Amino acid sequence: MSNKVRVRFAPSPTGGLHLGGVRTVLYNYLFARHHGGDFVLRIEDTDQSRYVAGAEQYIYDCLEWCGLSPDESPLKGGPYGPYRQSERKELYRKYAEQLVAQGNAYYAFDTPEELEQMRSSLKTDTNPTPQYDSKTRMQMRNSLTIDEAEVKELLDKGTAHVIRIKMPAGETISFTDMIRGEISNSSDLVDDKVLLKADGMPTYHLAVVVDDYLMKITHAFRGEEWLPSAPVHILLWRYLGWQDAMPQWAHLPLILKPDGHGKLSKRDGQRLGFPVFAMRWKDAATEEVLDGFKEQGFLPEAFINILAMLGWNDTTEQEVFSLDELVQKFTIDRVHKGGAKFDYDKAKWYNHQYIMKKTDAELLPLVKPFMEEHGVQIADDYLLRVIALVKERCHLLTDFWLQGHFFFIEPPTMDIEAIKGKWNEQKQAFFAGWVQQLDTVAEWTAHTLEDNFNQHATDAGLKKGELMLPLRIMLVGGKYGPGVFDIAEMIGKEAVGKRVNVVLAQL
RNA sequence: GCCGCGUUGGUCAAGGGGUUAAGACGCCUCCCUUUCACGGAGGAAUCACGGGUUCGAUUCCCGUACGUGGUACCA
Repeated sequence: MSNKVRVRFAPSPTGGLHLGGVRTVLYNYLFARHHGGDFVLRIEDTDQSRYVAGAEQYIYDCLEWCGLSPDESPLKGGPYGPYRQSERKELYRKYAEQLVAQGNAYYAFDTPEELEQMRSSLKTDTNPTPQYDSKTRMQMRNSLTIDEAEVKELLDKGTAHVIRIKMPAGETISFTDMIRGEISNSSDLVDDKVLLKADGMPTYHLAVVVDDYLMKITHAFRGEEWLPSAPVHILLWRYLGWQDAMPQWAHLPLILKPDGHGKLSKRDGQRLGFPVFAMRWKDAATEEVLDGFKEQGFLPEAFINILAMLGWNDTTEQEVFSLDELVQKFTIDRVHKGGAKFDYDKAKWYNHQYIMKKTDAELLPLVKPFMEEHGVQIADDYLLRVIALVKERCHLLTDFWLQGHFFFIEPPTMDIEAIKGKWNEQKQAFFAGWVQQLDTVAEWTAHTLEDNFNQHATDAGLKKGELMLPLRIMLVGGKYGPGVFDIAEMIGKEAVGKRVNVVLAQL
């Protein structure tokens, strides 16, 4: 019996992979690697009504982009498969029946309507959500209230039923969370959760326990939203006789909306203008497409770094960590208890750090697709020079186009007003004349061009300072970008002449 | 409603019985730059509240408030 660390990420394939989900993956991954353990991907597809085509493949794609690929998964296989819960369906019934036989669970025959009726009839102001629990179960139709022969008959007839856990009365159930320490709950406050559904599929509660056991999971990370049902899981480990093999729990804090209240949702991203998913997700039903951090121009290293720091730090002032460094330094005791609001500005700052860390050559293949989206074909050596010139002003990969499109196309918008203010005949004449003599410039470099420009300004009795901004606007379209003469050198004599004349005609 | 969990500047956060309470993002000012950005120098801004314990609490304890999660045949 080895005690090798084994962790798992267990998403339901129901849609886009959310920031919080990726962070859960990341902490799992870091913990596993830090301890030389295994990282397992298990697909929790027990809710057939929520099945979404393509969602599973999408998860693999996201993990790969993030560089957090699992050691075992439905795709990769492994010694504890299958890794898709729908394919493990037959396994679970046995354990549910075992619990019934032991008296820790029971059959329930109540229809959805009957449940609804119970809830609405028992509902009061002080108890708005009546539960199926020790107080109400004896009024319901289950193997606790129906005599044995009749239960057998119902079962034999194939009557629809579920199996529910029989929560004990008056017990305090406690466990130690790696992040939060000792946590206690009263068994009276938890309802008799359904373990096995009418369709024969397990619920999360049963499946997570059975699979974590069978897959020899040693440490279980999950979101804080699971804390209230943890007592059910603890009890299940105990009732099934596996208590000694129970993993250590760690309930991760939530990632919250930057403004307002509540946990971050995909709607917030749309509302506030930032992605929430790792990669683009297209909802097949609604045709709705939501871009992810990838499409928004984030580097996966930066994305990972951002997530790592949202709820964890190593006590030093260091904020930029490579994956390897994170693996080396990550410990759960440094994970926060409180939720963190997501800050998109800081996220962009991180990405900028990574853009600056990369060489121009490394950036080239990353930037290129984002440029080609705009329909331009660019030679690599030319793009390389553009990258060198604009990278310091790019926070996102998408910014390279915003900051450098004028290297490839004529400015689509022109801040003509910025020139008009102090414009006069003399300047008009100056630019017209300057453009005409461009052929005489000895060599087409930023340096000689600038000398040439200065000379002409002096000859015309104008100050260079009054002319620089107009020239920039003519070439770029706005008040931004690298040095004007660097730009002029790059785009060439013809383009400079053309752009200047186009603007001159408008003044 | 009930139950769980949480709470250091606007945000991420270090710290943890005695500190000028780090650092980063963002914001503001200045320098560099005849643009923007990068870089540099500054600045404003924080221990939710009330009781204890203590010579001394941001730090420990208890309340309150607030936030957040759960309260499904969803995960």
